[in-house]
Amino acid sequence: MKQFIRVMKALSDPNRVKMMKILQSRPLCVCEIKETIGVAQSTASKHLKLLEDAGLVRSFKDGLWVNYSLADGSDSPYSANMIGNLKHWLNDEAEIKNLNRILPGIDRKDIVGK
Amino acid sequence: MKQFIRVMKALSDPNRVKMMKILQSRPLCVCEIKETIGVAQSTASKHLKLLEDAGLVRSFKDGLWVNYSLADGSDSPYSANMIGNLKHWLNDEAEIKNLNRILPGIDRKDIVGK
DNA sequence: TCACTATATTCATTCATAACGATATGAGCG
DNA sequence: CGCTCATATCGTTATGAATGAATATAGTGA
Repeated sequence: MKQFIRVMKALSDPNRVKMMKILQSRPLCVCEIKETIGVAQSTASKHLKLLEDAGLVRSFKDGLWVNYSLADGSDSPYSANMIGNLKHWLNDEAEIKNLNRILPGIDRKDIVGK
Repeated sequence: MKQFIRVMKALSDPNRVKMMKILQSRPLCVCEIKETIGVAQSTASKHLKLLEDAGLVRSFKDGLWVNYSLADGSDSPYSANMIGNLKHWLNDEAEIKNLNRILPGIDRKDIVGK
């Protein structure tokens, strides 16, 4: 039950759902995610921690950067199901289409110095 | 997005998930639900309203009673998916097994006068 | 119409959540 | 070592959620 609730709670915030959606395109570091979604760095970091605790994303350290990507769903059937379904859900939403439109122009190199 | 969030929020509370699980057995009135779960009447009523708004349950008036049952999922793909998956999810949880154990003994007739 | 009953709504309280700025951590580089 | 940069954590504030007691609403039957 606790695991199920964790997954539901993790996906009941619009910003976290947006993070799941943009991570479907490619792995991203925290600064790219915060820039795409438009939240403070601390906010993005906290959301990603929640998603990771729910087994929905994974993080890989690469030097200073921490890259986040979708998890493989091995954590629980709930996370596996939601990771899979979210790939074809919400693609028609204006908010999501807009994120996918600006995402190709997002590069960690350009965010340096902000 | 709003509909998706509504479904996730509705299912991110243990008591509401329990309601979904016991409604898999049979339609129930509010007093039977509050008695099975063990919450105040107002609490049960409020939770059921949230589940209904998310398209997860339906209500049918029968005189003084309001019977709740699982929705058919026609509201959104999100509710349809969760209604279906919840039928085989969480069945091994001790909390859920206990609810299913006491549920046959729950009858609105016995709750009268409390 | 009047009392009775099941459910919905309101109210007050308590607890969780989301947000940002500021600071701490920790890796890489001079 | 000391500096810088990306990320994590802390402190605070504001908004939302969950709960039960009390009250309002609506159907039923005498």
